[in-house]
Amino acid sequence: MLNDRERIIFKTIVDIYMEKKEPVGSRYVSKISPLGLSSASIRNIMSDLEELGLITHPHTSAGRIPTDKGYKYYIEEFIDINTVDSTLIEKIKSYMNPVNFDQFFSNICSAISELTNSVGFIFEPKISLMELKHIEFVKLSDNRVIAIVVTNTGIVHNILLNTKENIKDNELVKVSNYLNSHFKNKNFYEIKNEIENQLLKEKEYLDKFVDKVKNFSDKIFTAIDMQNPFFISGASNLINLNYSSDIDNLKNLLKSIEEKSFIYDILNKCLYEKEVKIFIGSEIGNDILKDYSLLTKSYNNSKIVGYLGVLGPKNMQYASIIPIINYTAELITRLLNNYGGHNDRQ
Amino acid sequence: MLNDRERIIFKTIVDIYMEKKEPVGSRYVSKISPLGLSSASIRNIMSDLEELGLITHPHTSAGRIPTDKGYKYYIEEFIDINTVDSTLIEKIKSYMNPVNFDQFFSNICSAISELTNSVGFIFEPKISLMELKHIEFVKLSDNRVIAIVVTNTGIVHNILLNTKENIKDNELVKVSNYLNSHFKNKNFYEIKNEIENQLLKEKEYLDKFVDKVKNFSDKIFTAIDMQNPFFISGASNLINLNYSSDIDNLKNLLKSIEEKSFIYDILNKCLYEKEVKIFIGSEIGNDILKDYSLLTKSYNNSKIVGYLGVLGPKNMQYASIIPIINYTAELITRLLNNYGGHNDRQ
DNA sequence: ATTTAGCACTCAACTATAGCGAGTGCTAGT
DNA sequence: ACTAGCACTCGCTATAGTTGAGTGCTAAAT
Repeated sequence: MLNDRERIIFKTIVDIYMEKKEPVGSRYVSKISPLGLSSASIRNIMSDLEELGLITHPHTSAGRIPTDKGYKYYIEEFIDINTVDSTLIEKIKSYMNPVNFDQFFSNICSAISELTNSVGFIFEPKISLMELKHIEFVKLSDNRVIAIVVTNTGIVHNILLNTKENIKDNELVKVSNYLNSHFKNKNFYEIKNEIENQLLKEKEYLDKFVDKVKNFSDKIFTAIDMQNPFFISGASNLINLNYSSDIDNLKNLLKSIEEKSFIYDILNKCLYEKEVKIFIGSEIGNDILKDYSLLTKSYNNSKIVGYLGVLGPKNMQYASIIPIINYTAELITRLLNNYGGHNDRQ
Repeated sequence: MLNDRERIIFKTIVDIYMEKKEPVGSRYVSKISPLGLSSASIRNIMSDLEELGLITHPHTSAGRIPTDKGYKYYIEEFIDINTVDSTLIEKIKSYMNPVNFDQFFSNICSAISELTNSVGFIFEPKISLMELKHIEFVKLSDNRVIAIVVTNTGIVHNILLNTKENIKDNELVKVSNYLNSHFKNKNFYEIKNEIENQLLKEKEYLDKFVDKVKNFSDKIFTAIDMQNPFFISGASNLINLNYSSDIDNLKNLLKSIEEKSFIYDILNKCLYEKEVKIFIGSEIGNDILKDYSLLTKSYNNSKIVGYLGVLGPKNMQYASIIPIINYTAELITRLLNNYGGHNDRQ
């Protein structure tokens, strides 16, 4: 697509732009480039690159900036996804001190937002694929019971159940015994199906509790399916941009981030993707975010469990940020597998 | 302190300023006030109010705005804390649909931020005062155990424990039985003390597990004590201000809110306060927040459990916001007491 | 003794204009 | 094929002038 000289000039332009966040002029490229070409020659090459759609002008008398297509090309050609700075590895690991899983996730979220100077996010959308490890009921008062559900990844969910009648302790024990013995190590999707279809056959064992079990289970697994532990942090990093510093835009941006809906849209687009997926500018599909890029990767390799990623300015330092996302997701995958009990390797 | 006429003019100025968010001029007050005074007379009264430190000038040719002292006086004199709009009551209640306690809190947080157009926050700092309702262990793998702790308010905590040796299932049952039977309905502070002092006397019953119980319990209750479920929402509301719309300030503001530390400082100042506490401008003690007010109130009446509140522009509509905070906190108090099992009234 | 009309004065905010400078595109010459 | 040179573009900044909302003070009216 490009000859050697064009490749070098293109990379120089994008690198300078990502560093200085200002349109790059031909004279500056000429000075800084080892090729020793005059600014006029650089201008000719720039003109060619512009014709190819890789760079553009904000206005007639401004320098060049990469287009969305340009960023994509740059990432494909020049980024090595596996090169993570060793000091960064230490930093990432230092955030992963899992005492409690909620904190674990929120720590990782802070980590990626701080290390990348962007908005970090992390969550687990496909909870139905998780497996039941243990279920337990705790009676709070005569008609309030908390169901506590532990999954194979060590995440604990709790659901408050309101019951019409007073349920006795031994009834609760019976129900939890049934659920634990029949559904341990099955995923939520299977469990919901089996409760729907198989429960009636168990009438002898459960006698008059069939309805109760069904009712309870429905509530519990539906509630858990809707609980998407989701963290987001570092929104203030978005203000660092010198362009689009108009206040109304910013407000919409923050609102979008608070509402999180744009991320759900995106993640539906990259369900089951294994690699870092990159959405640049308009690809995010949200006009407010047209000057931003979104990078995301799934964690947990055997079954997809969740996603993490960053949202940052389109001219972010992809060379360092992409490897960070990649590495962090892989690290979480390893850790989660360990907690699940199927120890593979350290 | 003020005569009738001064009181009326003062209230008019503050009301107009809070509505229009712009300095209030004498001519406008003269037109709108039922007193039928000329702008010149209003100017004389304004001058007196300024001497008293209740209002001030941003610059020579600008209208008047309330000082921090002025806001305080206005709130003391003119706000009725118990008047909550009945449609608001319905709205607040509609957010309180407790299925899971994490969602419960985050819902309330969204509620107060949306209804007040400010930043809402809610959290429970003094978890040591909560009582143990139930404790349970779930073994994830040979050397990983999750401890699940339920408190009297229905909040569920989970702590991941790493053990050196493989602990058997029946040992875990024994430990949880011991903790449940001895410490049920005691608060965490008492429990920690008793574990420290009394455990050795129980040697016969627990035989060689004394150390294990102590070790486990220490980890669990320390970890829970450090877990402060904390929610914050509505940060984008802060951009609505027309003053201080400079971008650098805004960034610091968002960063402060993300870091949350300013709230910890404030809450230490109003520990054990029963009423709505109000910090105006400089009283917050943070230069970045000098144009904001922070309102907070504790919820749960028998023992202080947590705080909620809002952070918003100094010229917020106190007349509606203060009652909202007050009412919401009281509602949570009632709900929490119900969940705890000591049903008082609906 | 208040209240009001009137006037000079202040100052932020807006508008218009000119000049600067970084950058381009084109052309002619090397 | 490359470069020097030049006309041109256009965003940015600084300056100056204008406007208008508002004050403070004083002298006259109630």
